[in-house]
Amino acid sequence: MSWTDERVELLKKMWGEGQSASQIAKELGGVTRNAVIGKVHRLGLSNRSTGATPAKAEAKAKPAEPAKPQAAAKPKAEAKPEAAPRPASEPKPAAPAPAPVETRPALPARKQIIPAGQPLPPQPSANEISPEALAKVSEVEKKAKRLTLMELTERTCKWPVGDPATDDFWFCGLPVQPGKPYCEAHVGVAFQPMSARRDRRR
DNA sequence: CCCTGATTCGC
DNA sequence: GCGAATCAGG
Repeated sequence: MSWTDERVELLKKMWGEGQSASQIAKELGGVTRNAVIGKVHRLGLSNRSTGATPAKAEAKAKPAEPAKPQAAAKPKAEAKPEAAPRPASEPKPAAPAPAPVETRPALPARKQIIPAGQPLPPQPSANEISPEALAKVSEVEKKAKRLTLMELTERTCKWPVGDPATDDFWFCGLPVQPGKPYCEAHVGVAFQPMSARRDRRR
């Protein structure tokens, strides 16, 4: 595989979005994360804010470096005068403010209805799950890796989010709970202590 | 352990 | 220019 314009484009885009090198590599295919990182550096787009290991590329002491001109600061005239903003923040589609958990009624009322306008997929329903757990879930979904089916591994949370029939579908992808298929938050709602299961009596 | 990015250096 | 190997941090 070679770095075609399109591939570089996608690389830039994803890197800009804060995607990790490995994720970008998976997306591109045919390259390893090393290749991606190498390219990123060659392209000059290195440090994003604080991803994981920033400080150290700068604090470099050159002991035996006589002269290192390295004329940086390229005037680089803007070839695109029109408005083509490069939002550092990804466009958040819709962020329906989740129900705050702050309110602590004396009596734990199990209301907390899932704000679904459409019938949800066979997702483990939230019947008798503690509002705590639910809140935690909606909270964690903000930090989800949003993996595709192919990106799931033995240790990525396989909790599905969204409607499989639409684009807005992905898997949590956060680190799983040891021995479980889901991350901590999702384990919380996935495995219920089997309670009211006796409606069906004969 | 699994993940991240950074750097080096032979190709 | 490329990227595996290696390094280093979380």
